[in-house]
Amino acid sequence: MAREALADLIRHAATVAQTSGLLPKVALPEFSVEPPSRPEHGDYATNLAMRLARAARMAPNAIAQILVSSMPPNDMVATAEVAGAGFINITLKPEYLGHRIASIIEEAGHYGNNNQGGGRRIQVEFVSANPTERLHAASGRAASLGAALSNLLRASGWQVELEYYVNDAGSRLAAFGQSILARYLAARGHVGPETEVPKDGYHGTFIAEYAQTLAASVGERYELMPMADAVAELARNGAEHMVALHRADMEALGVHFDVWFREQALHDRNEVTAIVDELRNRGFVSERDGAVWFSSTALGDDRDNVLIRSNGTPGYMTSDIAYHRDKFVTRGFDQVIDIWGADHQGHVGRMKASMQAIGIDPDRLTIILHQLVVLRRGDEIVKLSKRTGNIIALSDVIEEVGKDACRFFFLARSSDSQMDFDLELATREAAENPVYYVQYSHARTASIMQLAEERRVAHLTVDGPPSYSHPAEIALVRALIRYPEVVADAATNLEPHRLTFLAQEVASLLNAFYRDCRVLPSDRQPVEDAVIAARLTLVAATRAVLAHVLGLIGVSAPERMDRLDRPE
RNA sequence: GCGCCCGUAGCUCAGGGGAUAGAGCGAUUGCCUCCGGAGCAAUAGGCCGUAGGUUCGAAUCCUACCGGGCGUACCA
Repeated sequence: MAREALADLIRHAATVAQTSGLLPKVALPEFSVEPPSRPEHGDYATNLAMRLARAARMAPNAIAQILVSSMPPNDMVATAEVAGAGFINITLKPEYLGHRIASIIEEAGHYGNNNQGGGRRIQVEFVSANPTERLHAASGRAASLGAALSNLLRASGWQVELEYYVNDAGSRLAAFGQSILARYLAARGHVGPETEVPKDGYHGTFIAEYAQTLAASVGERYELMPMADAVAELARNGAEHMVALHRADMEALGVHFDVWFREQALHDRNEVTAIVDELRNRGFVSERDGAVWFSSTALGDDRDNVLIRSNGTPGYMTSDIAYHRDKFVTRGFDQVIDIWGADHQGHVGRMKASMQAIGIDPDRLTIILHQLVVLRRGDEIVKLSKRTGNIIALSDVIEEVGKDACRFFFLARSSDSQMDFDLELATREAAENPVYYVQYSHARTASIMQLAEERRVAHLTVDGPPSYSHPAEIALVRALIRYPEVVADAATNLEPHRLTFLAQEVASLLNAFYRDCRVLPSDRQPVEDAVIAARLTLVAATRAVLAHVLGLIGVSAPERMDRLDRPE
């Protein structure tokens, strides 16, 4: 990456200056090499001189001057100028830029990748909604975030597995089974209390529909069964039905999980009781009020957490600890990322404490909290009532807005920001979402290259690297060269939303270039062969970058798009 | 009360120690005989919630306060 190469050069210059006595021999501080805020300041700028000023007891400008004159000869830097309060503004050599752009095409498909991960194994677990109701719109955020993050990490040299955790055990499932049974009995013509969905049950219309079809297909089966057995079987089958729907929703969003992990599997293998024993052996278990507790306060958590309730059933956290032990110990992931909604924030400290308690470095577990999605229709807030139905289903949103716009929209904000999702605007978003702007730009590059083939100018060759001098060319070239740095930073910070902004920027620069710089000759505008070749190279490189970034986001990169005829 | 996130243009949001704070949408105005107008260019629109502090430098870090969201269960 250009940035890292420049940082090396600057460090080298500092060492040279220190050896020759121009600068005092103090330790080099951290410093930045970044695109300057204003393009006329060059390709990159560094603040090293300012950072060094205090320790060196010299004026930043003087240090900067020394660094510039100490810079070793190299193939990259055309000019390095001291500016402002002590910045060094660096402009790269045109030949270097040309070579880099040409190499993007050779690396197409993997240009933008890096090897931060070094082949280490990482698991990304996300969505993991209870199999007791349809996925609601907000799950689209976790899905888009998790899928893009996974792509980003894979592009950064990690070996990535995507996982969906299915809570198919526990007390919620019992309430689910009871809810189905009540609807089923009603569908079978019963009246009376047995047809009433329990207060903490599920009231969604899909359960009534499911029970309706069940009543027709299995007849009296569950009327004849002991109630406890009926509830258990209905819960199990209902959950499977729901998981299949979740899977279909994810597929509709283009999100594919490697593993659908069942909580029940942990119970079947006695790992849930085993984890209580392990915690007890390590001295993190106490008993009071007839229940068994995880002494997480001993590890800095704000309260203890129940492992076995006084009625003898395990608490929700118990299987979660066993589950995470399975990730690290049984399956041996180096790192694990969980993506949770902000309403689970209280669970973070507990989960980390539990890993520490069983001897797993809690830093191997990263929990990303995304803020919640506020659904609205215009000014009216659509209440997200968790267990009383009439939730906006994710499948409805995908159908209305489209998969690509959904993925892009949910990723267009930082996970730290609460997100407004206006259903009234959803259709309008479908037409005005910036995703189409980016896709259109990709289609435009494809179209230009197609036309170049037809006009037999696609393979013009010229000696030496392509040369770019027009401001619109330079701006685009810079963005493409910085692309791998954006990918690397997004991966380091686990912030895939940066990609959506980068994609829009590249698309915008391409369109400005397209307007100002003729690529192919026309009757009225001849273009020299060398310029055609250079510009086609730039178009192809842009296409490679747009295709790559859209791939990371999880949005298709179409060769062509149907023209929208705008009414006057 | 305590904990986490947020407060930046009319709206939705980027930027999270560095030079003159940005984008999309919305508003106004130009630009299609020529590579795709789902485009381009320009204009208007900001005490970066408030008040202190740290720093050569603060939208960015710290403290307090104000406002919004979410947690704070033997629910998950």
